[in-house]
Order: sequence, then C-alpha cells, then structure tokens
Amino acid sequence: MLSERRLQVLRAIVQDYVGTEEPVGSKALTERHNLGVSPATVRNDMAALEEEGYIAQPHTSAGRIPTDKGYRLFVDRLADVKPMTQPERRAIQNFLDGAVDLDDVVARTVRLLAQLTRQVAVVQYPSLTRSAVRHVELLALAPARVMLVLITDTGRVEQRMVDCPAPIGENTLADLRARLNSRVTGRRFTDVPQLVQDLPESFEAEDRGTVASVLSTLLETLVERTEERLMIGGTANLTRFTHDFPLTIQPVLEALEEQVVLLKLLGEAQDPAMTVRIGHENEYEGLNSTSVVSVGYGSGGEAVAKLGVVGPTRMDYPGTMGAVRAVARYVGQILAES
Amino acid sequence: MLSERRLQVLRAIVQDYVGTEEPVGSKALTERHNLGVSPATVRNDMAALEEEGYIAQPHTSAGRIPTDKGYRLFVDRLADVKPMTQPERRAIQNFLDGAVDLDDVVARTVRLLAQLTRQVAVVQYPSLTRSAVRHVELLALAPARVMLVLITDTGRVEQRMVDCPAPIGENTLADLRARLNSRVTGRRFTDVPQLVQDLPESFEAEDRGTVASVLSTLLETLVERTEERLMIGGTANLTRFTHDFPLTIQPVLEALEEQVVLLKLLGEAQDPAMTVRIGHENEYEGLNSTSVVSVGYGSGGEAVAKLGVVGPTRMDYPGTMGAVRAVARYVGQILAES
DNA sequence: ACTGGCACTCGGCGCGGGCGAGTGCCAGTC
DNA sequence: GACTGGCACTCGCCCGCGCCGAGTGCCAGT
Repeated sequence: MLSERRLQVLRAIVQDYVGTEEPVGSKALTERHNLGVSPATVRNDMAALEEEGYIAQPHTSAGRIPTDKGYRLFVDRLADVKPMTQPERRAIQNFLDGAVDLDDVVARTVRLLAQLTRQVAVVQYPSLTRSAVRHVELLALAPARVMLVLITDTGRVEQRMVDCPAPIGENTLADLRARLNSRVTGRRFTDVPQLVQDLPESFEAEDRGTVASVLSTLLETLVERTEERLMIGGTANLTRFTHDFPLTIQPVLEALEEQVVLLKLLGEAQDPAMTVRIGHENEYEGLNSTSVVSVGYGSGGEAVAKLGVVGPTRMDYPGTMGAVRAVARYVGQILAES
Repeated sequence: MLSERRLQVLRAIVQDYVGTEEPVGSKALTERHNLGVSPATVRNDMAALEEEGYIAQPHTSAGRIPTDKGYRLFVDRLADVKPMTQPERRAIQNFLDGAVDLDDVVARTVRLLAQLTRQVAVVQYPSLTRSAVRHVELLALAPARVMLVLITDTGRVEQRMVDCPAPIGENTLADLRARLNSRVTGRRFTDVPQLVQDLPESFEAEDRGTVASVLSTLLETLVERTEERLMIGGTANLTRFTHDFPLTIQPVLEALEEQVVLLKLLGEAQDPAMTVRIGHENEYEGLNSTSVVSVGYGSGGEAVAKLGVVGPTRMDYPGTMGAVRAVARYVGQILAES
C-alpha cells in the first residue's frame, strides 16, 4: 500500500517525464512541484516506488522514469480525463460538419484526431455486424449479371457483382427487390440470414437459382468484410519518438500496415467507454513501447466501431483521452444526422 | 561530351552505390567491374565526371556518390527497364485476381507494389473525369430524401444524399431514373452536364425543383471529388532510409499525409508511359531526397489514373521501373474484366 | 518521520592520436 | 596521347582517456 504522498510523487514523475522526455531526479521534482518535503525524503519514496515496480532507472545514477505499471496506476487512479475546451469543441464540430459522405467523415476524423493528439490516429469504419440494413438495391447490368448495392444505417454502401446461373427478367428482379426490402429493411445484419432463408421457395423454379445466388452474395457481404476496413493517419507524428529512432519506429510502422493487427487491437478493447492499453499490455510485440487509447463510437447510443490513437507510452494521457472521447462523441452525432 | 568508358564508370558507380549504400572509390570500382583499366585512370574519369556534375564527394578523401544529374543520365541512357520474371508475373496476377471490388483492387495493388519494390507505394483511384457512367440509381429513403448512387465503368461507386425541396412520388422517381439512365449510360463524365441540361423542363412544375436538386448533386459528384482519392502503403520501408534518419523521413511522411501533394505529384508526371522524377526534380521540397516512379494505368488503352512508388534517390531504378510497369499492366487488365 | 551532508557511480562530452580509404598529381611507359 | 604505378596528403572514423555533474543511497542528527 502506497501512502498518499508517494502517489503524489508518482504523479509528479509521470507529468514531468511526459513534459521533458528526460529521466526526472529528486531535486527537480521538489523544485517543480511543491510537495512540502526535501529531496532526500523524495528519494526514499522513489526507492519505494522502484521497489514496487512503478518506476525505474535507465542507468544507475540517473533519474527515474515511469514503468508501464506506473503509467497504469497513473491512468487508473491519479489522473482525470481532461475535457476539451469550448473553442476546441467548436473546432471539432465545424471540421466534421463539412463531410460529404462516410469516407469523408472517416478521413476527416483521422486528420482531426492526429492533429489534436499529435499522434497516430486510427479510425475503424462503422462495422457491419451491428448495423442495420437501410436498403438493398438490385440492378440488372446485363441479362445474367446483377449488381447488388447494400446501404446501411451508418451510411456505408457496399456493392457486389452477382453472376446469375440464368437470365433474370426485369419483373422478377423488381419482385425480388421488393420482397427482399420488405423483409430486411431496418433489420440487424445478424438477423438477416434467417429472414431470407425461405425466400427462394416463393419463386418459380427457373428463378430459384438466381435468387439463391443473389442471397448468398448478400449474406457474404454481410459477414465477409465485417469490420474489415479502417483508416490511419498522422504517421508523421511518429518521428517525434525522438529517442532511439529506427528501433521503435519500424515495428510500429509495420504494425500500422497490418490492418489485421490494428483491427485485433481495437477489437480487444472491451470497455466501450474508453480503453487504454499501455506498453506491454498490447499483445502485438511491435507495439510494446506504445500505448493505445481507444473508444467506441456510434450513431445511436450503441457503439458500431472504434477509433483511437497510438502513441508512445510517454504520452499525455489525460489530454489524449479527452480528445479521443470528444471526437468519438461528435462523430457519433454526425453519423446520427446523416 | 563523355567518352564511352566514362559512361561505363558512371554506370558502375550508380550500381555499386545502390548496392552498398556507401561512397564508392576508384579501387573498389576496378575490382568489382572489369573496366580493363587501372584505378588511376578511373580516378581521372571520376574527376571529369565530378567536373561535369554527375557525381560528388560527400567529403574530401571519400568515395564518390552520384548526384541527381548522374541518376538522371543513368536512367535516360545507361539502364533499361528490367522486366519481371515469369514467376513474378504469375504471382502478381494471382494476387490481384483475388480482389472482390474496386477498393480491394486498389488495396491489393498498394501492398503488391510496396512488397515488390520495398518502397512506398501510391495508387490513385481511377479518375472520374475520364470514366464513363455505367448506371445511375435513385433510391427514396424518405419522402423528401433521395440517395443517388453513381456506378462508373471502372467499378467505382459513389453515393450522395439529396435533400429535395418537395416530396417526390415513387412514379416520378422511377421516371427520372429511367430518363436519366437512357441519356447518360455509357457516356463520358465530361459529356453529362449538357446531356441532362434540359431534363427538368420535361417534368411537371411541382417536381422540377426536386429534379434540379438531384441533377445538381449528380454534377457535383462528377466534378467535385474528381481524382481526389488515393491509397498509400509500405511506409515501413521508409525505415530503410538508414542514413540520416529523422531528417529525411519526417518530411517524406508529411508529404505522404498530404494527399494534395501526392496527387499533384502524380498529376505532374506527363508521360503516360513512365515518369521518373529524381531528387530535386520534384517540386515539393520534402521529397527532394527521394525519387518518384509513376505510370498511368487504365482499363482500356487509355490511362484513367496513375500509380507509382516513392523511394530514396538511391534506388534500383531498372527493377523499380519494371515492377511499376508490370503492376500497372495487370491492374489495367483486372479493371477491364470487372 | 524527515532532513542535511557526504561519498560514490556512471553516462556524456570533449580532446587527441592513430588508422586507413581515397584522392590528386607526376613522372614514366607503351 | 592515353594509360599506369607510385607517392604524399587529407580527413573522417574510431578509440581511449579524463573530467564534470546529476543523481543516488546511506547515515547520523533533529
């Protein structure tokens, strides 16, 4: 159990280290924060904190830096999310309001997050699984070729080609379109499969094959690319990892290239409110010296996707968390409006 | 005018420097290439090449490295595009064949290019200006709200919301859809505006406002986001810029973030066959120590967009050019099929 | 429990010398 | 006249040295 003052000391160490990027010593601490005690006392506290694994020395006779465990304690108990100021909020809203379509919303969100946090931003496209169908459109591009367009309530549009086993008449297509829409419009993706299961039976024998092709393509679209896409930005901010350069930056860039890794990363974050993964808490090895702050966002109350930032473990957690949360909130609003 | 042997020397210098990343001296040159002359002679040639500005010494008493001008000569007169091997071609084709839609084609192309060249890949989405309309779809999502979906012959799908001044009936909408398609299907984007100009007049007065809104949104879509999108990948390869690290990598990352810069970069490249911009030939300052190899690609014979790579001026030009050209060719094929 | 004092550690930095790759020049040869 | 071997010279790189100072741990004193 750590005394109140020791927690204060830890907090001061984290704040100073984040600010200066240099190991912080006992003297500097007492000067910059009025802890009311002498450096010698602080030294004792630091020894105890080190003993417990919250801070460490890079070399003997250097100052201390927080460990992952130290940051964890800081985030959990010593810091509050720093809310955005009023002007900042307005700026966020204005910037996002200019978006013309979903791609644009995501692109703007990425830029915004990267700028606000000066870190690498990651934004997942609204997932399909938790979305609902707004409309399904079928277009005959050729006698035996149909384009399937799926529009979701999050504004996402997916299209697929369907090669039909037999030509399909315009009337049949219209019929199928109508019946399909009456069944699935407004429904959750997860519910769709059983809702359309018996649809082929209600058509003439000669059309059943075609109907089945269309349906199977639809179902594929629903599951296949689920949560698959995302957008990243602000990689130039990685160069501010000034310390040991190529060593840290390379694996991070590689991880960012691997969408699979990123999606898993966001996916792991359970807490819909806000998740912070610090250093080695990230399973992917290349990100062991970074922290990931992520949060869910969604058009309604419910989260349909995640967004977040990746930065050095030595980051301004309260500020970053504030920015991430604020952006998520406004993106949710935008999606709800569109 | 440079003698044949001096050109040989320049070629050897470029090849060695690209291989070793270290300034190359006269002795090493004679050992690795059988030029048939002694180091002393080569030294004289090098002095002449330096005089002409094709090579330079980083410091007195170090080897020589090619200048931008030297690379330019190398690319123009001393090297041939290195064709891909048969297995490589097959691999490219197989990899691209798996794509399910346009996004996927572009994404796969980026990955492929980055892997093949071990550099940063940039792929522009097929441009709208040179595309033709395959289909226009109108969906009533609410009484006075229409979704406009535009499908191009390059497989691109754009969608927009249209807020109508007045509710529009299902019949009117179907009518508009039919007339619109009969006029613009198969037509070039550039021709569309005048083709639809008089369309509102043929509708009842009460619907004209709505028709006009739909049309203006359509026209906006055609011009507004023209050539706007692109995808990049392989940024992790930047870490192989081992030399002077943060200095070179930062501006490059920044340039890559700025889509505008990249689009301008690709746009400048005039020659549809293949353009190589070396070092300071790039107008954007941050890319002064990189080279850009770009080429047009398209579904037919005509180029609808560009793709390319960005790498250090010290790159394997023949190999890179071969890879870029081959990928562009296969992407063109894939687009033509879909 | 806190403080001031003190001896100790060790990374960073600047200095200086040796090493070697590479050069330019020159006199000699085919 | 073109090429070659030889030679003196230049510098950047590397290594070891010693100083400096920030920071520490410990201990005796309040």
